[in-house]
Amino acid sequence: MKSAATVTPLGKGDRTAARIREVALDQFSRLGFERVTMAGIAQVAGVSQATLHYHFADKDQLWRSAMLALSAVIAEEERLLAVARDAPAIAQLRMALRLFLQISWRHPALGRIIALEGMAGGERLEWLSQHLFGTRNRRLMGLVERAIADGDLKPFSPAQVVITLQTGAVGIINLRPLLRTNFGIDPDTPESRAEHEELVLDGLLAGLTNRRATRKGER
Amino acid sequence: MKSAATVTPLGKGDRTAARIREVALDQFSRLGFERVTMAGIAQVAGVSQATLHYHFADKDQLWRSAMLALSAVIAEEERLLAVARDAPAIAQLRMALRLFLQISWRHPALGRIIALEGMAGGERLEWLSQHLFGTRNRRLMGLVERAIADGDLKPFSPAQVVITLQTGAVGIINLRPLLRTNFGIDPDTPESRAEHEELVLDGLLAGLTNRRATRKGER
DNA sequence: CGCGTTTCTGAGTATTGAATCAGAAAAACT
DNA sequence: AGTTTTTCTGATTCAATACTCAGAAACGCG
Repeated sequence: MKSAATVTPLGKGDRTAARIREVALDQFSRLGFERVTMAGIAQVAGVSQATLHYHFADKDQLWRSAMLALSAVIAEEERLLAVARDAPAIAQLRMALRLFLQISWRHPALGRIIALEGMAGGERLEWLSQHLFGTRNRRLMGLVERAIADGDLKPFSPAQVVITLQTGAVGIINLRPLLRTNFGIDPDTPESRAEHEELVLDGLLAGLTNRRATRKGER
Repeated sequence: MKSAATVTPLGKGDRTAARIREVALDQFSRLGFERVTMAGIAQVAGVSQATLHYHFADKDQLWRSAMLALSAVIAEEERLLAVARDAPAIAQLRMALRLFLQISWRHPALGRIIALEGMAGGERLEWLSQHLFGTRNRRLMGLVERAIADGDLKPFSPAQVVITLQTGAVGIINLRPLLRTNFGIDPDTPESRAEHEELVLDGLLAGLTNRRATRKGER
């Protein structure tokens, strides 16, 4: 949970900075940059509005700081996947997707931010693409390309496959408010999560794999 | 394209109102309510800012009016699907998904708005659920339930299936800006659209159907 | 053309929200 | 404790933005 970049030299006011960043990340990812107000963040974080400007120069830097917390999550993801570097591409892909789901449940802000800014375009998307998910997407696309070359995946456009799998996978995570109001369902229970993982891996991904590949993944 | 509620009694200033609504719909769906400014809409629409308030009482009503233009689209969708009412559920579902894709390409604002407000929650989501996509989602869920009962669809949670299919299907439509900056690809070409339809129908949906059902859909 | 109606605009007002700053409160250190 | 540094806040400033209104321009119709 903690970002142990240096030696964590004991922080007193860093505690509040972290709390502010957390609140900011949640709100930014749900509502987008302009819909979020400094006063609102301050209130939820339980500090004065001026405190925000003590810890972060301006709203833009607060946003960046919140996003960089997410980039640590992605770095960890890369690290975990690197150990499977030698497995066949289709197996790596399956592993990556499972890990992607776990991370998305643990850090729902990540998927929301991608959806939000990926629709809007503009400077913030550029920044996110460079600092957050650019390499991840390219790596995933490489995996898809190799899996297709191996004959394990149906030959669809790799970029399309990556985006479609991702958006399909995080749909019910991102749209939790919609699921509540429209279906009266809360998708964030242990059972629901498990079913969702099955749906994505044995539903979506299975539909994209060739027959002999699916057999490999069965239990 | 035109909302022919009454007899379209010839409108002169209605023309500009429609143009404003169009610009507003595009921007609202990309950016969300608060990110959009009345001045911005006015500029793109080529009118003065005060003109917006002549045609629409306030920003909120402009938003509602823009959204109601979309509800006409959904009504048309319902009408087209009603003719297949007697087909097996799985066939209707396949048809509905294909139609859904066509409509999403034609009116990309629809999927964007659902994603945007579905993440944010709040009053606007309530409104949209009631006036725009509530019945559509419930109807789709009913289809999924019947298809599962028929043994044609794997028994996943119907609501999850509906949301996952929808979000997966519109992913590359909504995230066009991301696809451009991150992959350097523009997904909105005739070839790309065709491939996408194949990906969704023969990839995603096929993965959720049982074997005997997929055979029915092969060419 | 004359005259009423519709449509539009420029010049404002009021509100909201980001950013500032002097100084209080708390913490750290000797 | 005393003093220095860090952390926080109330009051305020300044820019942006939704909204108003008196009147101009365009249009329709005899």
